[in-house]
Parts: sequence; structure tokens; C-alpha cells
Amino acid sequence: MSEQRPGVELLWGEPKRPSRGPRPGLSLDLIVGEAIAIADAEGVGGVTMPALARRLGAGTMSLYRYVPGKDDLISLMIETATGDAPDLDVAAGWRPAITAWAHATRTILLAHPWMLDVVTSPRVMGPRELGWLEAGLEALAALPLAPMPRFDLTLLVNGYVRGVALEQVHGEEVARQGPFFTPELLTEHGRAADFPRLMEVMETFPFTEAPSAGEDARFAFGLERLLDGIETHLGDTTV
Amino acid sequence: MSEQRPGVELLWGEPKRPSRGPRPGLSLDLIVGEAIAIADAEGVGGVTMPALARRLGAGTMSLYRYVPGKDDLISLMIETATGDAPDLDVAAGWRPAITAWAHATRTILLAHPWMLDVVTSPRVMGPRELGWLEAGLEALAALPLAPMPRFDLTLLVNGYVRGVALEQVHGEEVARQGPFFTPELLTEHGRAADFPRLMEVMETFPFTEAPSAGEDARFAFGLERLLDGIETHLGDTTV
DNA sequence: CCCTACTGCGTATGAGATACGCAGTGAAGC
DNA sequence: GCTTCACTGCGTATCTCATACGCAGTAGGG
Repeated sequence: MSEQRPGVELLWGEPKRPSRGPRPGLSLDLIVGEAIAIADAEGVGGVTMPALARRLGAGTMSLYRYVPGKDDLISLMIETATGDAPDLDVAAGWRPAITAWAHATRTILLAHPWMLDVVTSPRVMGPRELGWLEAGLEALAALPLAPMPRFDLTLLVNGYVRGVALEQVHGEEVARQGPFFTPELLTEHGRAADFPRLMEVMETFPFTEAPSAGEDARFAFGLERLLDGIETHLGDTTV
Repeated sequence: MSEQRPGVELLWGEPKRPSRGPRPGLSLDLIVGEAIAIADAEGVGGVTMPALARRLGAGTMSLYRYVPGKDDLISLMIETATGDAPDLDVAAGWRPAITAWAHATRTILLAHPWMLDVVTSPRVMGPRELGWLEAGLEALAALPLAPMPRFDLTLLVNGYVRGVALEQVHGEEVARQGPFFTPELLTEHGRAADFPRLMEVMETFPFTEAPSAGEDARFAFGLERLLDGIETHLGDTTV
């Protein structure tokens, strides 16, 4: 009906099997899987058509027999790495359900940190990714809310998850490459006095290693606070 | 002391003025300002050395007399666009202070949406950006917390702000380029039955325009919830 | 058995980042 | 005032990528 970009078919259409001609030497799954492997290891920056083809033992241009372009490849990577939405036990109540959903989302994002880099741009969402959204809505289905406010809440929680995951991944990356700021830096430039609170923190905890020990706890803590707040609000207004 | 990348000096060092040679035809401020203008208008993707030089009426390679490389340019763009941290009225209490901080952060991010695309990668933070972190810590200074938990809370709120801003910018982008999914798409592919909750939402609110009307409210709402939760938690444990 | 829908992929184009080096410029020092 | 050389602008060249095009080989359908 609409003049959809060709990639939409790859995400939503049936996998078509040609009858004529030579048997394809690669497959979409193979390509996308390898691309994800590269991204997991080196970040999206490492996913280039030549590099990907090399790993697959194919010529660069061969990839274009399977994928219309790199953007579509990225879409497929997201769709695949996202995986199926979790089965939530909605019967147990909205709060455990959305909590499980949030944790599951976080797990995916941390397993494939590059997703945080690419989900930014507007893109076609595939069935799997939409499935997660559906699951989030389902988790909140029991709440006495109109569809749109419920959608808002889902995005709110999703935004929280993404934001904190981004913060963590960023922090880990930074720790890997050396601290992004140190007391020395501030002192050298005579700016230490401008950042007393920060100095205090740095004295307590030098950013020389990833603070991932406490990341899970921080995430869970913040999520609980957010849900507490939502619960309170719902209770207040009985909306 | 450390073998810092040359760009660190640009962010933290004094602007040095050479005495010999011809007067520079451009300036760092000019270049960075123009780069920000491009990014605001077209996104970071539009910021290329040739394009930037063209706008400045200079040769491409001339830019490298002012900036070591593109990465450093991006760092400078962030530092400049970030602006100075707001003066917070800490005396009024931690909650108004951190609320103002969160809103100010959000305002910056929405004014320069490209920042959401680039803050991902680990990079050197400049004094201005650090100033924001300092301000966030200062806002929470009155809370009976150790430095590190206070730092955690600051990052938590920051993560929330970023996440929701990302969600919003993404949504607006999508609205500009056409809806990323429609009831038709689902129906065409016979998948409508798999997404009942989503269909319900789409019937209520077709994603044909940016839902920005309610974005501010949603953000403020979520923030209040998060702070409610924090407040409750602090009250509970009196930590 | 041959036609043609396919496949693999070499080659070419064009964008973009950036190294290198040349030629001009003007304050410092004689 | 003249020379020197720390600087400047920037043309040219190289390298990496994404991707269009087209050729040559392959194999199921008729």
C-alpha cells in the first residue's frame, strides 16, 4: 500500500525462497549473526561491509544480494539481537510484570551495548521489537488507565532503562580506556576548587575500574523508586 | 603527566595565542559554533569537515590548524553546546534543586538533539560538562548520603533525563519521517492479532504527528515519580 | 537442452577523514 | 630594515567505506 523501503519486507515479510538459479552460499541469518558478533566484540563501528564479508569468506558485494543496504542490516541486527519478548506473568500483578520486563530489557541492552548507539535513529521496527512494546503494555494492562497513558508509562519505564544502561555502558567503556577525569586533571589545571563535590567523590572512589558491582543495585533501586512513585500517583488520583 | 590526547588541552588548557606568523583567519569558537549550527539543523551526520569548511569559506584542511581531528571537534561541540551549569538555589531544598537541574539538562538536550547521538561514546569531558555534574551533586548535597551514593543518585536522575529525552526526540524524528509502524502494516502482514494492546493504542492515537504536546508533562510526571520514590526510600531508611 | 532467474563478485565511483608538504606571512631579533 | 622561522592557508594524495553496475557462471522449468 505504501511505498515502503525495501527493508521493511525483510523485517515483516515471509522469507522468500527463489526456485531458479544457483543455491545461495550465504543466508540472511548467517550474515546478521556474524554482524552481531562483530558489533558485540568491537561495537557498531567495526561492522563494515568489507569486514563482514571477509569474516564470511565472501566478496563484499555478495552481501548486497541478501541485504538492500547497510541500514537494513542494522535494522535486522537490532531485530535479531532483541530476541523475543519475555513471557510475563501478568497474573502476579503489574508491578512484578513491568519489573521483569524492565530487567529483561536491560539484560538485552547490556549484552549488546552497541544497541544503545543505534536505536537512536528512527528506523523500522520489526515484529520482535514491537513484541517487547506489546509486552510492556500487557504488563500494565491491569492498571486503570486509558491506552495512551499506559503507552506513556511504558515509554517512561523504557526511557529509564535505556538511560541508566547508557550511563553504565558509558562508564564501563570509560573505565576500559582510562578514567575520563581524575583529580590530577583538575589539579593540574588549577580547577580543583571549582569542583569540590566531585573531588569528594573521586577521593572516595577512584574511577580506575568499572563500578559495575553496584550497577545492578543502582538500576534496581531507581526502578523501584520510579514504580513507587507511579504507584503512589495512581493511588492518589485513582485514575 | 599523562599522555593525554591532544584534544584534552583544547578543553582544559588556556587558549594559547601564538605571537609569530600570520593572524589566523578563523577561530576555534567560530568553527565550533558553525559546527553546532549544522548539527542543530541537520544532525551530526551533516557535520563533515568539507561541509564545515565550505560554510566558513575556508579550505577543508584549514580546519586542522585549529582542531586535531574530528573527534576533538565533537568534544568541543558538546562542551560548548552544554553551556554553563545553572545556578541552583540549594537553600530551597534538594528536591526543587535537582528538579531544576533535571529540567535544565532536558532543555539543553532538546535544543541540541544531536547530543543524544554523540554523548554515547566515551570521551573527555570538559569543564562545563563536569560543572553540570558538580551542580547535580551540589543539589543533593543536603541529603544525608555518602559521596558515592550521592553520585549514584545524580547519575540516576541524569540517566532518566537522557532516556526520556531520547524517547521524545526519537518519536519526533519518526513523526517527521512518517510513522514507524501503522495498523495497516500489522494488518497487511496478518499480525494485527499478535499486538492487541498496540492496536488499541494506535486506534486512540495515530502516530502521524509528534506527541510533543504531552512530552513535557510526561517528563515532569516521571521525574516527580522518581523523586517521590527517592524521598520515600530516604525516609524509610533514614540513611 | 536451453532459457533466464538467480548467484558471486570484480571494478568503479564518490564521500569523507586526514597525512604531507609547499608557499606565503609577519613579529622577533639582529 | 632585513632575515628568520613559527605560523597560516590549503592543494593534493591516500585510505576506508558504501554502493551502483555489469559480467560470467549456475541450474530449475519448459
